[in-house]
Amino acid sequence: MPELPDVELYKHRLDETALHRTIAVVTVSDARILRDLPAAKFAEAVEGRRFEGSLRHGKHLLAKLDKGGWVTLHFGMTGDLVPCGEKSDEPPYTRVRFDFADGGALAYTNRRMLGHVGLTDDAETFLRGEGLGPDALDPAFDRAAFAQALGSGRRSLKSALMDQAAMAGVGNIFADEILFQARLHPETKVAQLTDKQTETLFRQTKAVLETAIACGAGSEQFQGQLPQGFIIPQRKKDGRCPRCGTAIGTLKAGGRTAYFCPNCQKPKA
DNA sequence: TTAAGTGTTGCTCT
DNA sequence: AAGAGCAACACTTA
Repeated sequence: MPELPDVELYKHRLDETALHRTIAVVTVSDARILRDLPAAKFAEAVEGRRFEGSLRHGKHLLAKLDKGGWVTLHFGMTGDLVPCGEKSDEPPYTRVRFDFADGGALAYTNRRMLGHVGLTDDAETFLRGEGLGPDALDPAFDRAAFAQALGSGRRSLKSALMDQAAMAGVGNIFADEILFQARLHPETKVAQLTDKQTETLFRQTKAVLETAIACGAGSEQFQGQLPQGFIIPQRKKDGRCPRCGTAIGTLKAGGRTAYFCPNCQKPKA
């Protein structure tokens, strides 16, 4: 699930269920998710500590430890963060579990293991090291910054939106939605945009991400909560454009499938 | 049985 | 040199 709106929901879960509670036990049930960090070292750094704050940047979530340092969470394609009770109701594919001294736990799950849990001393340094551009929902990421992030190049809008070094947070699904709402073909080149289209793309980038958060992205019922007129529920075989009823088209870009309406999102002139 | 998939990296080719 | 294409990672589902 996790693109920016999904990770924002995970942040809310962490804030509501885990903040300021002493972490008694850390269980790493699959150490591959820690990469080179020994599980014992990770547990030692976190056990006895509390999370005293959290920060989301793009698709990354960082939880601040009370005695300094941060736990870093990245979710890949199949990661999730789930509050749970005792071990009996631990969700499948739990890779790391934080058990609180006063009961209950927070589970980091990841079916495909595409993701990472780690430690860092400094959030800024970590994010810089990941090579991330500005968070797409940062208020400071304004129209001018957006235009700058897109660059002037010959690259397609879809790849520009998904480039985490340009702007952090947009992935394959929400890139499709943003382009649909802006009525732009995914293979349109950045250099082809008029000023007005750049403005529209900027506004839709913010609006789509904010709407997705408001609709509970990352939750089970998410698609059902979306307003009429979103293409996301139609990203499937036999999907229909919610605006004109045309059969949804697909194309491959960068090894990912783009879903779009061939009628509403005509290729450039 | 084969293929595709919400992410990222690293390598190759142009 | 920027950008596209592709395989790899691990695992499930259509």
